[in-house]
Amino acid sequence: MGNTYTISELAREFDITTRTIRHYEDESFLSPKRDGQKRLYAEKDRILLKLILRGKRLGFSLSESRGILALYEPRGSNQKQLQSMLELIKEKEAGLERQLEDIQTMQSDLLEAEARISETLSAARNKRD
Amino acid sequence: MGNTYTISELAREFDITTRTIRHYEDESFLSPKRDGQKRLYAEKDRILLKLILRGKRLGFSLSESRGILALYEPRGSNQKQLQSMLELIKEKEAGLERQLEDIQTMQSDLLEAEARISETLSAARNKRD
DNA sequence: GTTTACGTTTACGTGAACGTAAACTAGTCC
DNA sequence: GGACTAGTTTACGTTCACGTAAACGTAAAC
Repeated sequence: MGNTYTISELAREFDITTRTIRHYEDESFLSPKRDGQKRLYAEKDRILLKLILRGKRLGFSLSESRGILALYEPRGSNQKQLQSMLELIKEKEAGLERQLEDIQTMQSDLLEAEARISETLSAARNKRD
Repeated sequence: MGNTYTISELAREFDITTRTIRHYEDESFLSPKRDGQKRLYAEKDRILLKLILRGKRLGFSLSESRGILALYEPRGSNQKQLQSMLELIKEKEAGLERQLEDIQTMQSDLLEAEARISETLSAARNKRD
């Protein structure tokens, strides 16, 4: 299970460029081992990448994702830090709830639009016949 | 119901800057009437603004939102255009489905994180006592 | 033995979405 | 009538998230 990946393997898997992956390393999201001078990514790098891209799909900036990722490791933080982590979680949860609502309304909007367009199309067909 | 709004009223309502609203006009999302040289926004401008901001919260770029907004008006398009609108709708629906999944996994991730942190906190409290 | 494939570093460039400053106008309050 | 307050245009600046080009290293393939 000590899977490793080259940079282009990951790029292919997630449909991104190698530049993007290196950029995430510049931003210190990833820290791959090296084989000579070539980067060697471990499974945990792959998972991190996945999480970053999931954040991207939800419209999160890299620094937002950084904040969220920090929540996933129970760092030897003190009381105050832990408390503010909990608050951050609350905020993020609220944001996600809002996104859920946004998505639902947009979904029904799209269904409406679909109906109207389909109608216009079939009306045009009837006219043609 | 011929409600009108000044630029700063809208800015306040949606918690954005007037610059942002003017930017959307530059990008021809909005086209407010004028009272002298002052912009006067109608209800439809307000709704458009709302839709743009909803798109933003979901991580859509302005040009993506432009494409979606185009679907809301059954423009006197021809067969081909209507067909490609339907395809675009399918794409967007698929994207939203994916976002839904992303949100759900992230929500449960956050719940896990919350649990771990809370545990760490109460462990610290027990130690203190 | 050189071409091809894949990798590297360094560094300037770019598009999107506004921020920000300057210089101005027009009505309102006291 | 001077000072606010809210609005305007013009235009350069900024941040983010990479794109892109140059110049080079390494190993397999032909």
